[in-house]
Amino acid sequence: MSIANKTYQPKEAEEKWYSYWLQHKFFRSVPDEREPYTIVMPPPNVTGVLHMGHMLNNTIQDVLIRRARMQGKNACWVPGTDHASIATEAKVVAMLKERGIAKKDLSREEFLRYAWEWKEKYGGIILDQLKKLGASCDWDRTRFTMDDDLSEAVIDTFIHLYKKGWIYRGVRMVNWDPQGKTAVSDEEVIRKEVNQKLYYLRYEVKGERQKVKGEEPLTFNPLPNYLIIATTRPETIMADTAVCINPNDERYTHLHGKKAFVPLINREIPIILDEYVTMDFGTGCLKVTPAHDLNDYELGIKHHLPVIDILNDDGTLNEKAQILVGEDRFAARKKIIPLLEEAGSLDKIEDYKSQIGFSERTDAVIEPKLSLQWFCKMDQLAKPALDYVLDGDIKLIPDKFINTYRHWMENVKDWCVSRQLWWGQQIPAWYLPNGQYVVAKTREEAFELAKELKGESGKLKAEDLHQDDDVLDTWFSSWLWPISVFDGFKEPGNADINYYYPTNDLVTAPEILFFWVARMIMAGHEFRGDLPFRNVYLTGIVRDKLGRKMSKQLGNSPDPIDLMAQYGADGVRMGMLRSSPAGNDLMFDEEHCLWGRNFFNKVWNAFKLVKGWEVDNNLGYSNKIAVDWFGSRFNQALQEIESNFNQYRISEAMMATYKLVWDDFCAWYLEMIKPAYQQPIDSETYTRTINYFENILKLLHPFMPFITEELWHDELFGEREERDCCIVAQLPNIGEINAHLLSDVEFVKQIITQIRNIRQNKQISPKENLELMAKPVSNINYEQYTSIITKLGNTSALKAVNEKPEGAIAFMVHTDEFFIPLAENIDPVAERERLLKEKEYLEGFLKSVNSKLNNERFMNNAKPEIIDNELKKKADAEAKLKAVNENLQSLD
RNA sequence: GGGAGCUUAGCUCAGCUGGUUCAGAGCAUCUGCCUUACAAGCAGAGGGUCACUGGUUCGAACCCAGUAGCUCCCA
Repeated sequence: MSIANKTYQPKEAEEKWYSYWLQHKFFRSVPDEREPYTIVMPPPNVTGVLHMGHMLNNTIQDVLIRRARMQGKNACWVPGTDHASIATEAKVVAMLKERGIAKKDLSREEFLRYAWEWKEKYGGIILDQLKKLGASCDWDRTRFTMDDDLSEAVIDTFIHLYKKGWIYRGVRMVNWDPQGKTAVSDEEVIRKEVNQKLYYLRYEVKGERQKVKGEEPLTFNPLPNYLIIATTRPETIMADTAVCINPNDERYTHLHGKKAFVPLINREIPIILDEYVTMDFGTGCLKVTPAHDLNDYELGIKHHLPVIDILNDDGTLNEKAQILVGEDRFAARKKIIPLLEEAGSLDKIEDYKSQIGFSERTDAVIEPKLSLQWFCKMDQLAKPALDYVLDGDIKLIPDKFINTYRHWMENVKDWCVSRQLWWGQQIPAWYLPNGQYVVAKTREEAFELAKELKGESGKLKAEDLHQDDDVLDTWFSSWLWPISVFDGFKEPGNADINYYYPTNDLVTAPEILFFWVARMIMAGHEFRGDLPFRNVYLTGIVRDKLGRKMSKQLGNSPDPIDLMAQYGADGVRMGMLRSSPAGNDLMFDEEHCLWGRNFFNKVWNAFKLVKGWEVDNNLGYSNKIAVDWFGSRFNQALQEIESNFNQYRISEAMMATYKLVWDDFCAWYLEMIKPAYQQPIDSETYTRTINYFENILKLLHPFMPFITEELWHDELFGEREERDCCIVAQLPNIGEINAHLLSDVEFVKQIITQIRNIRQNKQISPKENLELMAKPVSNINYEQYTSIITKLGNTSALKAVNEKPEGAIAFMVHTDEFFIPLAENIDPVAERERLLKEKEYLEGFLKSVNSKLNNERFMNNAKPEIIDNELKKKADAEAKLKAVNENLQSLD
């Protein structure tokens, strides 16, 4: 790229260097003698397109992996995708519908052919998009959760756990998605507050006429006798098997032991007593519908109630409902109201707000449904998984998630692993015609097992076996991911798994801490006897600048590909890392990317400056102080950055790097050494500066891989071998830090800032050279900093004086006093005021310091270095006060 | 209803073991500059009752208790 460009053009460099890296296999990792550093990518859905959450997540992973590579580790980042059974099946069904094909008209094999076709076409999009971001994954290792080997691992795992007795079949109330026609996990249900109606319905009480309390003797109401229940779901009354009241509810003691009739169908149901019923909600009478409500289901078990399921899988009413058969549940709700009204069973309708569950995948209202599902027992798996985290063997970053993790693991529920879908690993359970079943990998094995079963007639043929129609939950694949990507199931002792497992860091979102991270830890322990990773870095949610979650519906999510086209991948990476500490949500604003772009442009311009210099070998080495200072400053920053990385403060590591480059290198160092216009520079300064620049490129590389690689190959840095690339350069070690020099230069910088400040206040042009005098008390050798001060302050050489010169403006840096004589007179009144203010502050300050030093308890309790420090504060303040007083006197 | 967390500058956030000159950063704001690398820039400035009330301590943004407000998770 020509240095004639005022700005850096990222696009060309991005394409060029990404393919260069691929071509030279810099992302490739094979086991060797080096220390491994491994990350397995949380596999994105094959249905997904790159969104801002992926950008953040993968930027962090790439920063970590690039840094490890530059630390000499064998860095391995394994990419891949998961098959997302529900979402993908929904997409395929939709695609087929567009082509006029209904799923129900297809065989399983035909459907899967279409699904694979869809996956081949769209499943790789997201990984290709990640390449634009610069993701340095070992693409040769790309895996998919339905690859043959990975699927086999899933099936073997199922069989293993079944044999252990940890997988069982049971009736459970599940979250049913009537549109997807599958069970979904609690985590896939989104609760939303919805405006509803609360319907008050009259149920006739059998046999007895209503007793009106307090009236003697008993009078009989001529009207039929009713109790009134309140419900949001009148269409389910046909599934009622009881009415429940609180035994302590005095309003209803007369109903104890009685029976009632369900309206419209007049089925007789018992009135039961249970303290579960809240007396002050609704009417205090609860209709009990065990088939269609989780709480009612449990109540049903307790009171041995029958279960009447009136809904089909698609949410329509079945014949058990007796009325409205075939109607959708919501249509039935509308239609039953006039029927109830006609029958005189509708008392009143009220508005009501409540939480309703929606399917994350299809947005259908979740139906609690009883069904026969496969479950995985969690208690014994959870225990060791909890210990890894509590013992600190696995670190959660930030650690505030430990509490949440523990809470979940201590209250873990069995895992429903079956899904009523075709896309996924089919459950290896085989049913005999008599309803018995066996679990086996193949039909042949199943047949052998089936023949052993008691009650088997002996006439069974292998073809008579029917494999379970359902597939396994996608998480039942992804919990094996850190093992299965290294073929740890197929060949448990292979070189890859031995070398890479346990992996180092996992970067993911807190939402899936439980149903992915926790389960991976369980699987790691169960199948490898070891943890799957050592650190879990939890990212926040990417929100828009108003704090709203980014979503398709709101349309508030920018397209990452557009962003990268606009600001460069490097700019967007920097933008993602701005203000995104672990575990905190990120308020994303395109401004952040703009800021990132401005930064790489700054680097580009610094490069242009250095590149433009002429070297004169006859010049002496005149910038030693500046060069030494930056060397120390660089090492100090290196230390900060390393410490930030060690604590996974990636945002802060990035900011520290940013400030080193912009503030220290560009704003101070380059200004210190910059030769006058069209003047040459000495060769020592030049060489050392280029060396610094090269080290800066290394430090920046994990954050901004493209511009750094581009500049790395410029001839400014000398001839490069083909494989001499920034991506594999080794990070510099922390060298000597001269603390004394660093603190001296901080003084010098303050002097310069004060001079600039005076120019600003007095409206003096930066071009006008000023005279500078000093009355130093400190032992700083200003002599050696003279060239820096005169250059950056545009002043004369520093002249030592004993008294404040007439007509000079004064300023202090710590205890040292400086003067700039000005042609114009200084306003003595304003000056006196300023000094008096200063004096007042210093006296107050001194007082507070003295009060500490005079406090016996402070002197006894405080650490010696704290006391020393207070003494120093006192001395400094006294010195300053002395100078201020002298100045005040001189004004008189 | 149960649990967890948060509240620091206009905004987004740091602030480590309680201890350095009245609390830091970036962005935003204001002022002055088209100074031969960079206006996608340079130089400078202002801006805070650390939610509130108590307590512990020689010393509290930090530890403890209470109050208020907000967020998330589970039911």
